[in-house]
Amino acid sequence: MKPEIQTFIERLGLFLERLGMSRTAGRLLGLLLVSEEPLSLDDLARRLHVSKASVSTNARFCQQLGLVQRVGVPGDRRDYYEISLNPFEHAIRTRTAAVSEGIRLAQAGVEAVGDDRPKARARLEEMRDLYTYFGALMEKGITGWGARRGAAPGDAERGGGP
Amino acid sequence: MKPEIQTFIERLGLFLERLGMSRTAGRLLGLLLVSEEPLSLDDLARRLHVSKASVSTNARFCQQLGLVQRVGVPGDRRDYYEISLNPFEHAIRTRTAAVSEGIRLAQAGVEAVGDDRPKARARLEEMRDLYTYFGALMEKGITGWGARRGAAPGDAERGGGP
DNA sequence: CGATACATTCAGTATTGATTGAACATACTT
DNA sequence: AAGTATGTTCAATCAATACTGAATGTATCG
Repeated sequence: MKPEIQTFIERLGLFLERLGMSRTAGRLLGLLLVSEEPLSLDDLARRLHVSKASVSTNARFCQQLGLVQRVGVPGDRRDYYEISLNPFEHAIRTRTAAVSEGIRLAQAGVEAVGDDRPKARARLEEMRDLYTYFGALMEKGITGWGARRGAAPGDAERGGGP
Repeated sequence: MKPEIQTFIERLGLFLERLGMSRTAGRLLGLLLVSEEPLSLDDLARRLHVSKASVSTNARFCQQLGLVQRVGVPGDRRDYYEISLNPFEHAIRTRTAAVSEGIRLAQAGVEAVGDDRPKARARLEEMRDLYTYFGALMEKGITGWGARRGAAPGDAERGGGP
């Protein structure tokens, strides 16, 4: 395997580790990202130099996040994994969920401080409003991107939809 | 201290922990967020039930992120900390930096796979383009928010969305 | 039905990261 | 200048998390 690709996989591992995944999950996504074909658990374990148990756990984790999907191969009993069609939209949606939590949290803060702490209250209201603003912005952004994708099917839209 | 506020601080600690800070740093920010006055390192240590060493480390960390600032109190030698004016814009700018890293990473991936893996290449190009798109969107969002703030200074601007 | 090929779960281990108390450094006060 | 108050750094400890090999399920094949 080309060293540039190895490096890419490692970098993605580090990158996603900082975003809260395990490094192995990040590497797994990287490997699937650069693979032309789906890979079995054993393939993944071998090429990632990691136990099959770990791959199993991490692959299922990625699947629950919608980043990866299992596919069948005719005449083969094994599970194969491939990157799902729009993993990055999924990733951003996950972020958006965090934004919602931020809004609720800020609102709880506003209610907790009540009326007798004007500075704190103003800060928390700003936190709430900024999160709300950005949540809406990202929502619109995802929608817009989806439309763009649909409108220019040749450029990124490969294979069949769901 | 009101239990609702305790709860808020703990929730913020968890929330920011998932975003890559230490939980103590998150609690520290929460405490400063709901405080009307700046707090000294000893105040923070006492109210967070944490060693002064840990507070020192975490406070300086938050300061370097621009989330917190030191202020002086006349006639007092101690350092006091307060939340900085626009910590959330800062937080979002930090996210934006992560987006830039995502763009560079995706581009490195595109170059690594070259021309002979069309599916992988298309995915990585989409990753790059989506990150680029969102980076620009967030940049515009921050600018817009700042303008809005400047237009209504002193007002926390609750209520209306964009 | 027994054997085989998988995938998953689990207890134990290793690794990482945060926290602590103590030592150190620095700047005031008298 | 000595003593005191304060902030920082550092080795050791502690807690959380991920990884592993072995055991356990579950379905397919002969």
